[in-house]
Amino acid sequence: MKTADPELMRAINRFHVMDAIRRFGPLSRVEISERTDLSPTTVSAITAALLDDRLIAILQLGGLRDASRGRPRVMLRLNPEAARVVGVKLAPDLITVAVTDFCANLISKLSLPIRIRRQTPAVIADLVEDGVRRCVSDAELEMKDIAGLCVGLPGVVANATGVCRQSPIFSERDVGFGELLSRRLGVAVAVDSDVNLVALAEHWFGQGRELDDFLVVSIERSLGLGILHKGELFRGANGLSPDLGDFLVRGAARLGDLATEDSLLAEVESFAGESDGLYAHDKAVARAVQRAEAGEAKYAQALARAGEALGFAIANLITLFAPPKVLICGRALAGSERLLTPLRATVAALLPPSLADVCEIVVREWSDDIWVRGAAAMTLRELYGASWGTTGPAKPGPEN
Amino acid sequence: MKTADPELMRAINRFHVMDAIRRFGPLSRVEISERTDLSPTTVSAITAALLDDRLIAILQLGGLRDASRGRPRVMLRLNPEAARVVGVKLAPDLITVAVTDFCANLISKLSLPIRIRRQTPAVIADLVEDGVRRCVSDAELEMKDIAGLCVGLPGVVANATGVCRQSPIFSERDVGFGELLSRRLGVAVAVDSDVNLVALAEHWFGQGRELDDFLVVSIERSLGLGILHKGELFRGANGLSPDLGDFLVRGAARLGDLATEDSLLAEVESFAGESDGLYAHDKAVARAVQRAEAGEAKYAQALARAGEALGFAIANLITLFAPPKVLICGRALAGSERLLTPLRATVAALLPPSLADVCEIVVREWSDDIWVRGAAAMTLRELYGASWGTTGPAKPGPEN
DNA sequence: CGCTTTAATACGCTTTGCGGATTAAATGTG
DNA sequence: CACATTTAATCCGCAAAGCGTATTAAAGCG
Repeated sequence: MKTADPELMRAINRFHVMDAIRRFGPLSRVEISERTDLSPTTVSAITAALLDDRLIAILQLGGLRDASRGRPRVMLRLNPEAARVVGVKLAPDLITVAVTDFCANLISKLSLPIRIRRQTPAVIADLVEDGVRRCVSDAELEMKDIAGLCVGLPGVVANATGVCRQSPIFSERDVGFGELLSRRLGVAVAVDSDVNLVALAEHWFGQGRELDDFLVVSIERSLGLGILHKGELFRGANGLSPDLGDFLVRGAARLGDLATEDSLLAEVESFAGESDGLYAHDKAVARAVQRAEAGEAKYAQALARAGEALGFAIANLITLFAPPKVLICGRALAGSERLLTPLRATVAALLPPSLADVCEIVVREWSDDIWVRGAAAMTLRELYGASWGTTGPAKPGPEN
Repeated sequence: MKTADPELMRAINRFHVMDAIRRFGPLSRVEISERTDLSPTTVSAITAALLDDRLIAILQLGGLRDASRGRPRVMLRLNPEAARVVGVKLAPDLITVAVTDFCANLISKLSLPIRIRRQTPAVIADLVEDGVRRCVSDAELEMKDIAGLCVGLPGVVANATGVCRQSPIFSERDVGFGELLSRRLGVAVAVDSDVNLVALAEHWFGQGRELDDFLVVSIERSLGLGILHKGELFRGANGLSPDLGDFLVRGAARLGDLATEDSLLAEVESFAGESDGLYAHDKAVARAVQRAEAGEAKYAQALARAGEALGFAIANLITLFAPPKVLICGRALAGSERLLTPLRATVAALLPPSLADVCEIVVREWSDDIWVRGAAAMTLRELYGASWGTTGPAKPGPEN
């Protein structure tokens, strides 16, 4: 751990103040003092420095006076113009890019429905570069205005180095995607598992706001697992984010081969003999789900098997992390009771009795926005000053 | 997180100094300065305070002079007499108690081979109380000399509250064992999963000394899992330590029903029809292992199945934690290649390729001592001052 | 006996957070 | 409209922390 000196002290308390303002909306200094347990004096000093750095700003009072006497409180809020960051989400058939301000509000967004699977990392990096430049330009900004960028992608990512160990969107392993991008764009680039970003976004903006421990499971073309543990994103040694698809379930099969959209389609095609065109993936999934909902036995069974397999893995994860909540998302699959009911039943059946009532499983539907906002939030976290304990993102070297 | 003030700063740096001295033997002030990145001045101030508190002592130079000129270094070491603590390990058929000094060296030890399984918590607490008092008396100390006590037991333990959610040695659930004991003995009592204690002991004294991430798996009458993650013991939300036996493996069976000594014996008895006496448990296990080693097919298969089941669970854990090392221990089972070879093979077969070469699986034989030393270390950690982030052990209330 | 070398400390400086007194800015009241 | 009241924010002085420089301590070497 880093050695403690006054500078670290200030960094920690500064972050506490920033975090309080971010989480609990516009706050007055007294309120910050109450929330952070810092003395009013200290809060005053820190907020003065933050105002000086233009990281926060005074909210022009919008009429709302609280009905009490005394000097009115001066409300402070994050200064949206303090910085702009870029969030990128890579999926097998879609690149999403967004530029946000310092409050993680979208300024501009761009979706590129491109099948990038099986392209070389260099080609993908080129595509992303183009998308980012375009999106930044749409926001009427230049690259030099961008303080940082974060990429979320499915697979196993070593966050500390920006290396993607393995991913369904890369045909190679150990792709140094962070460096590829930071060299192209000249900004600091962080790379992380896509679901980690949603977990962070949930913690910042969503349902996990009050929770310091929860799991996020995403069921799309691949399976993702994001873990918020004790208020921090959980990563393995080396900063590795695991891939839920790599988990094993009964019969020693990879969960990724049993419970993804792709595995479902493969199974469905095997009975129907029908094959959908390459670009009809979403529709094919939706149709399969509809048939299951309608009660067609084979389809329902396929979904149920997937749900049971997921339940198995989730039960093990609950045993380990004991989170009060598990959030499940996914474009179509996650909405179907044909999948969820067996999933919940499996979890309930398999959880040890001592953990039976610990955890609630919740389905959550997300727009694409939350992913890129999460990516932006990941970068903002650094800018807020959280970087004292962790190693920051890969910065573009002056050489090269 | 706690708010940062000068006091916290000092606590952190004090702990760094203590930790450096503990880990790297007797150290001079300059060496501490190098190891901790603290300035010589600060080290001087802190060590002066520690000497004043008698937590460390000056090592009477034992002849060894380094061949250089200049003022000789004054070597500092932990003062063994700074405090005494008690470690307790509970197993289904054995209570082990030890008193150690401030360096976690044994002063006295006591083993009580008692079948405590199915006794009421109150009775068990009575037995432990007697053992502790006896052992303390053997060490020629009184209870008031004891600074703290830590109990390790198999099962799911909520460390923060001292409550054992579920354990093979308790017939009830949610046993507030920490409070039971602290009330009886009048000292602070911590309760933790037994394997967590070994993990800590390994980190302090053993093979994990240089590692900040590793797993410990113990295979005895029940299965234990201890996780050291980023230099800290890993616990779930609420401070819950998971039980490896609760993990599920192929076929949705509890691992605890497949790969413990007890499950092996049950299976063995089913083919042989032979039943060993209650007190011959260890011998029965050893005999079954011997038969397997000798090549008796059924026995070998039983061990292989257990090994595969363990391998399945361990592969999932490696996927999640990506630890460079997994330590496996267990009185008899862990020593047998009939179990280990299938275990290793299963892990190798199931691990995703991106993690294939990350982790080494090592078998480690432990004496009973390490468990109780680990328990002592857990208490010492508090005394060294590590308690700034975590909630301490259950202290005996003045009321009651 | 003095010189050199290394270890440890003393002193002064800067920074931090905090408590108490003070100022700022509103409302209420005679 | 002057003045008290109330609440928010700040100013001032203090104590404690870590660090850098200069100083002292304790050995060997010639």
